[in-house]
Amino acid sequence: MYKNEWLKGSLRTILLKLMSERPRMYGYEISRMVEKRSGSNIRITEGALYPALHRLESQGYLIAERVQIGKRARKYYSLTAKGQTEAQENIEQYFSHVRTMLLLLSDKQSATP
Amino acid sequence: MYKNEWLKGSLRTILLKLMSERPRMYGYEISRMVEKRSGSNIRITEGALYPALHRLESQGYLIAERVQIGKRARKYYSLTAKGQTEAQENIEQYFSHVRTMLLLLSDKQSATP
DNA sequence: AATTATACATAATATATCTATGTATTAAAA
DNA sequence: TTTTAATACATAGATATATTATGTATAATT
Repeated sequence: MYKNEWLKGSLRTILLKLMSERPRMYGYEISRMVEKRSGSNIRITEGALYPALHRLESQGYLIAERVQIGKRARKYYSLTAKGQTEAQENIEQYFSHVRTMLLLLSDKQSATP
Repeated sequence: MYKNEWLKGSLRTILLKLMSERPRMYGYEISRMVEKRSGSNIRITEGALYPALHRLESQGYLIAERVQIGKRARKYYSLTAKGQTEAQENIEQYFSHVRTMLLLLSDKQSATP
């Protein structure tokens, strides 16, 4: 069982959201940001983060830019236009899904006339 | 890409919730119920539903009872005591996760002093 | 008579996570 | 000053859970 069984699917949404807020971010920065802003409730493992970024890049939602910081390599990502559209849509759809889930999980008992 | 990329992990929560509301339910009934109560926004495929029920049963959260309806077999499930505890906890944790997600997805910009 | 709904089940496939491991530089602590 | 922690990327292998497709069968509706 996963520690966070609901992260699956949500990670992509989180990434799209963060990237839509800032012009450029690199992987490690994103992982710090998610941990901070989630109150340490969500921790993205590297084995999930980097493949996810690569996927988004290969699908044309992100573009990457390698930057050399001293002797260390950093990879900055930015949303493409396609990525911006996808971010908006995906976040909206996530909200919609959550509304549906809350409907299901809040319903004490469905009307049985 | 899955049609509903956020269902993964949530199906278990949905099942635990429905089963905690009613004393006995069978698979097909559950799938109808979810479709109805979600406004057709969530459709559980049979390939996901039955294995999920079998998992919950094998893990001791559900007990099954075969019932013959005329010539047709029906399999009623009920929550065990362990399942009731798990349902409560799991639903609570799901809410907690959603709160965290909304925090992340609503934040316009984290405070940068 | 043919189609749809009910009712279960599983195999093959897809894919997104996790854990573990690897490489390497830089900063902080012991 | 040696060791540890933090920064920064990446990937292989294991695991979990969903999808699609297929199968069997009865009952109800068109």
